Amino acid sequence: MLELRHLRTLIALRETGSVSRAAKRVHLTQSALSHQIKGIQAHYGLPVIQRQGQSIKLTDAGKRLVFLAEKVLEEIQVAERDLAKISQQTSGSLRIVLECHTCFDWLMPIMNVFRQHWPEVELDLVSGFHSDPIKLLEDGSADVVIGSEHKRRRDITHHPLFRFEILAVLAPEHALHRKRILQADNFADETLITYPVPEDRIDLILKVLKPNGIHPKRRTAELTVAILQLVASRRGVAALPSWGIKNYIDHDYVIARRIGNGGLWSDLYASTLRETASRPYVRDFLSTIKKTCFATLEGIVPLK
Amino acid sequence: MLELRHLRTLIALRETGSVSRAAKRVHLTQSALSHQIKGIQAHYGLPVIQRQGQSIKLTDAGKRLVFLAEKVLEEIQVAERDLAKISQQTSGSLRIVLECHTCFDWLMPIMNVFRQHWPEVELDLVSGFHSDPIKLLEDGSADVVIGSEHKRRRDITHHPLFRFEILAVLAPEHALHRKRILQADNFADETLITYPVPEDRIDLILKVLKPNGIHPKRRTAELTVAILQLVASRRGVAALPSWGIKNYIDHDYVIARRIGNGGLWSDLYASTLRETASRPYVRDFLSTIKKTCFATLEGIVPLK
DNA sequence: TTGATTAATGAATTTCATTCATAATTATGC
DNA sequence: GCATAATTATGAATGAAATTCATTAATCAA
Repeated sequence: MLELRHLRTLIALRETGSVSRAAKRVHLTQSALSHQIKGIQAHYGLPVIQRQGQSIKLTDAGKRLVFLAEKVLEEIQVAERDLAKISQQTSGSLRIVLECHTCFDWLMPIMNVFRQHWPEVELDLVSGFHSDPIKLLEDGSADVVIGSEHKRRRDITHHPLFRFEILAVLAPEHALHRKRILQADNFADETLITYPVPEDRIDLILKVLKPNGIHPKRRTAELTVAILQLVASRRGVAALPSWGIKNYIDHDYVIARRIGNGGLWSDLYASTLRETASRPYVRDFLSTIKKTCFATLEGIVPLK
Repeated sequence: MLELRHLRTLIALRETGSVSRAAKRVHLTQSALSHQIKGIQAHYGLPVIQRQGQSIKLTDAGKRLVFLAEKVLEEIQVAERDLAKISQQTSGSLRIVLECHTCFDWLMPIMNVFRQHWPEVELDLVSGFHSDPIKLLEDGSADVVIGSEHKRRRDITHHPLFRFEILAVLAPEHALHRKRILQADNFADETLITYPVPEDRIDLILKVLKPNGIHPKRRTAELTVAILQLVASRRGVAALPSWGIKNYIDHDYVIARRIGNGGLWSDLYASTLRETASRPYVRDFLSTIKKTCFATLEGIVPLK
C-alpha cells in the first residue's frame, strides 16, 4: 500500500535523478530506495523509473506520482502549520545571526516564504560581526546562529544543514587556470580577497594555508559581487562556496578550481537553544532551509 | 512522523465516533488505534480526540487533520485511477448482477460516481432472476454478482462487503407492535411480503421459519416501496435490511423489530472471476462500494 | 582492458506497528 | 448505591515489513 515515505522518495528521485543521491537526501541507503521502488512498481504493475545508463529517469507513471507527492506533502505542511497555530506557540521571534556572509544568497528567499507562513513571528537579522555568536543565544538577543559547527554544549542544539565545497575563484586567464586542483603553495604569491572577518573564520586559511605556513596578502570586501569583481579584475583570488558562484562561472566571468585533492569542504549548522528548537515555527524554518537548499543549491551534501 | 495510516484512522474516527468502531472499520484492533492516536498526539503535542463519556469527539486539531485526510486520500484515489489509465487496462465492461433487490438503493449513487470516473467502461445491470448467477460470470455474460456468499471455488473470488441486519417490518398499529423481538412462531398467522424470488433466497424463511416448521402465506412485490405500502396497508409483514427502511421508520410509516434474540443477520459479497478482480476499475468499484456504504448506511458491520 | 560509479538482489537484521492480555474508566440497569 | 457491560488506555510480546549489509550486475570513462 502506498505510504508517504514512497512519495518522499519519489520527490527525492526527481530532484536528484539518481537512486543513490535520492537515498542520501532522505537519509536512507541506496538499497532501501531500490526496494521501495520495486515495491511501488509491484503494487501498481507499472514501472515508475527507467534506467538511463548510469542514472535514472521517471516514467509517465512516476511523474504522475511525483505530481501527487508534491500536492500531498505541501498540504501536509500547511496542515502542520495550522496545528502549530492551534497549539498557540505561534508568536515569538526569529532573530538570525549569519556567520557566513555568502549565506545571504539562499537565506533571502527563504525568509520571504517564512514571513508569509508565520506573519506573527518577529523576523530579523542580527547584523555586525560577533566573536562569539553562541553567546547571543544565551543573552536572548538572537534565536538562531547559522554557521560552522561549535563545540557541543548541553543547552545548545546544533542542527546539521548541509556540507558544501569551497572552491578557489580565479580570473579566466589567471596563470593558474591550467591546474585542475590548486594546492596550498599556489596561493603563496596571491592576494586573497575575503569578507571582512578574522583569519580564524576563513576555512581556506585555517585548514589549508596556515598549516602549510603560507600567509598571502589579504584584501576584504563586504559583498560577494564585490569580491567577484575584484577577482575578475585580477586584483587577487578568492575562496567561496560552490553554489555562491555558480552563476558567475556559468557566464565565464570567473573560473573555479578545487582546493587540495579531496577538495575543501565546510559544514553548515543552525544552532539554537535547546528550548528554542522545539518551537514549531523554528522547526518549520529549519526544515524549510533544508528542503529548499537541497532543491536549489547544487553540489551540496546531506550531513550526519 | 505522520503517515497515511494515521489519516485513514482519523477519518474512521470521525465517521464512527468511537475508537473501537473505527478500529473495525479499518480492520485493526482497538488497541492498535489507541496506540496510533497516542502517537499522533505525542508527535504534535496536541490532543486530537476528547473522551466524551463512552464515545469520543474530535478536537479542533483532530478536525484539521481530518480535513487534510479527506483531501489527501481523495487525491491519491484520483492519482491511482490515472495510473490505471496509464497502464491501459482501462476499458472493459462491468455488468452487475444483483441477487438482493434492496441493494438497488445504495448501488445507484455508486454507479453514477463510477460512470464519471471510468467513462470508457461499459456499465450495465443484468436484469431478471437467475438461479445460478455465478454461472453468468463463467459464461462471460456478467462481471460482478452482488449477493450472499456462495461455496468457494478456485476460479471465483468472493469480496466481502458488509454484514447487515434484517428487520421485521410491521404496520405501526400491528398486533405484534408491543414485542421488542419477534420469534419464528409470531410469523405463523401472517402474510409475508417479499420480492418475487424463490423461498431459498429469503433469509427469514431459510434461517428462521423453515427450521421451525412455519410456513406463512406469501405475497410478492417488485419494489421496496411497494412492499412497504402493502405492509403499511396491513396486507402483511416483511423482512428487509435495516438500512433499506430507515427513512420509512423515521417517518413512522412502518415500525421495525428484531427477529430472534441475536437478530437475523446477512452477509453481502461481491463475486467475480479471479481474473476480473485484478482489473483496476473493478478494484476501484469494490473499494468505492465499501467506502460509501460504510459512510452512508447505518448499522452495517465490516466483514471477515 | 581496468577502475569507478550506480543500480539491483537476497539474506540478515532491526525497527516498529500490531496484537494480546489486562487495567482503568465510564455508563447503565437494578 | 453496586454490579455489569461497554469502552478506552497501557505495557509487554509478537510478527511483519522496512532497512541495512554484502554482493552481483551493469554502465561509463580513461
